[in-house]
This record gives sequence, C-alpha cells and structure tokens, in this order.
Amino acid sequence: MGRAPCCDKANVKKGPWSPEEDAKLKDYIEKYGTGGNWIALPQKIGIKRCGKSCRLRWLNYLRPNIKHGGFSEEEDNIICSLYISIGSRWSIIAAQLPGRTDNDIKNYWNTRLKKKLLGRRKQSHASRLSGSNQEPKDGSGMETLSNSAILNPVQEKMMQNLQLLNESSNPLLMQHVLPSSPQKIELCGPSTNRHQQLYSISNDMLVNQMNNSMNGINIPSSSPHIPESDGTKLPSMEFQQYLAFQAEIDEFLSNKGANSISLDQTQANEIECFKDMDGAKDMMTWWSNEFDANSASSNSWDSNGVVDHQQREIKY
DNA sequence: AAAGGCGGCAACCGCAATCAT
DNA sequence: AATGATTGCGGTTGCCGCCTT
Repeated sequence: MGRAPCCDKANVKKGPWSPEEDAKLKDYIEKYGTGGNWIALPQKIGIKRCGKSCRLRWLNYLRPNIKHGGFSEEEDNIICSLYISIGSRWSIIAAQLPGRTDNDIKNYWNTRLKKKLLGRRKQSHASRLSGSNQEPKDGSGMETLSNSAILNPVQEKMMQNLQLLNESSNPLLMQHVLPSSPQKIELCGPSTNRHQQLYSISNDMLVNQMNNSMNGINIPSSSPHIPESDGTKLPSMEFQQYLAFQAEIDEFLSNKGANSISLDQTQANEIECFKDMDGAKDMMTWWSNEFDANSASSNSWDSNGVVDHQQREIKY
C-alpha cells in the first residue's frame, strides 16, 4: 500500500500553466505569501492545481529575479566544478548561482554541459589514439610534473568555489558538504574552527572524491608511484590514465567549450558510458564510506587520507 | 512541403527529510 | 516516541519546436 496522495488527482489540472493561473498564483503570493502551506494554497486562490505544482511553478518561474538561459562562462565553471565536487546536488549548486533554479541548472547540465564535456573527452581520446598528442619529454625521457599534477586547475577552482561558499557560511551548504560527525572530522586532522574543518576536508577528501569520479579510469588504490631502482618514482599506468582525463577536464574548463564538437551518432551512443558520471551517488557513497570506515583510507593516495605535499613531484 | 527525428525544457512523480501533533 | 502531513529534492517524462531528409 502506497502513501496517500497529497491531493485529489482526479480534480487537479496537469500540464502547462495558463497565463491566468500564473497571474492568480503570483498575485496571491505577492500579497499574502504562501501562508506556510502549499497544499492549501490552490484552494485559497481558486485554481485546480496540486500544491506541489504551485510551489514548483512559483520557485521555477514566477518568483522575482529568476534568470532563464544565457549561462555565463563563470556559471558554467561553477556548475562543472561543483558537480565534480558534490555531484548532482542541484539545489546546493543553484543556491550559489543567484537567479538560477535547480531545475534550470539540472536541465542545462543534462542537455548541454555534460555533452560538451563528453565531446572534449572523446576528441582528446581520439587524438591520443592517433598519436597526435605526444607527451613532451625531457632529455632523460621523463617529464617532471609540477605540483599542479596533484592539485590541478580544476581542483584549485573547486577549492576556490568551496572556500567562497564556506565564507558565505551558507547553512544549507554546510549541512550537505560538511560531515557532521566529529570522528569524521577528526580523520582530516584537528581543526580549530568549522571553516578550517571544511577546507581541510575539501582539500583532501574532495580531491580523492573527484579522482574517483573519473569515469572509466581506475583510481590508484594506494600510492600512484612506482619506485625505481635509482630512487625516482614513476606513476603507474592507471595513474597516467587518470592524469590524462584530468587534463581533458582542465582543458574543457579553461577553454569553456570554445572548441567543443558536436556529437555524431556513435558518440551519442557512447554517451551511455558517461552515465556513470551521473553516478554522483556512487561518488557520495564512496565518500561517506570513506568517512564511515573510521580508519585509514585505502582509496586515498596517502594512508591517512591526506595528500602528502612532499611527494608532489612526479617523474615520468 | 511533409514526415520523422531530435533536443530543450517545463512539469510531474516518488522518495526522503522535516515538521507538527 | 509514534504517526501523519508537508516540504524539498532529484530523476524522469512528455510536449513542443526546430532540423534534417
């Protein structure tokens, strides 16, 4: 037996809203507010709509200062980086973009941003297969990576955004992003205040979380480095794959789709493979499991879940 | 010009969280 | 503490208009 419906569905109108319905709802809320009860609202106004439908219509369309379409580069970057860091928490993402609704952002991501990202990924993959994207090498046949190989521009951007969000002290964001359990916080080391705790968790755990979100790429289980006899450390194959995909996302975000390509049918079919990217739940599951384990991370690059900044220099 | 395919988007649905009693 | 009502959220659906053939 399912739960009781929130309204009498037989007497409720569905489908697109008429201008008359919009006007009634808008006028009433502007004059009297919602009265704290959406369910009762349609009867008061005299429209045959479900309360939930009224709420959605108001939030997504009728309330003041709503923006539709015309997403800026800045907004694209924020959406991408937040999606990578917290997954499909559209309401949280929307809260950071004034005038944008969660529904709008969700649609925008599903119909455009995701495809752009995939398009760039496919393009880069194809160019690698054709050998046109050779890795630069130094005289020893090894390339030295800067620190940004570990905390790359995407991650930096993510951290900047999170810091901004953090500074806004948005309680909703805090609730969703910052784990509440003290023991979880303890995993990231002692911090003196909530802001530091958030940043600490962001810096270490979100990077790992993001790493795990790299679709189709096996994230190194412990250390990405393979010690050589001469003492240098080489990245493992899977870590190289991971770095390559990160680079593609970096490129996408820095160029913001300037070179984006349209998808052919094959690519469209392969969008299926990208559905895992939607698996933010998986990311979040991984993340929470990570905390819930209440022990040293096996997925993190470092045994204590904290990136060792001394190990950032890697050689090919 | 007509038909079918496709993409974008508004709206719906169902579940989970929260609130009220 | 338990239960029902309400709200909030994310996933999904279906309509509509544009594009291609």
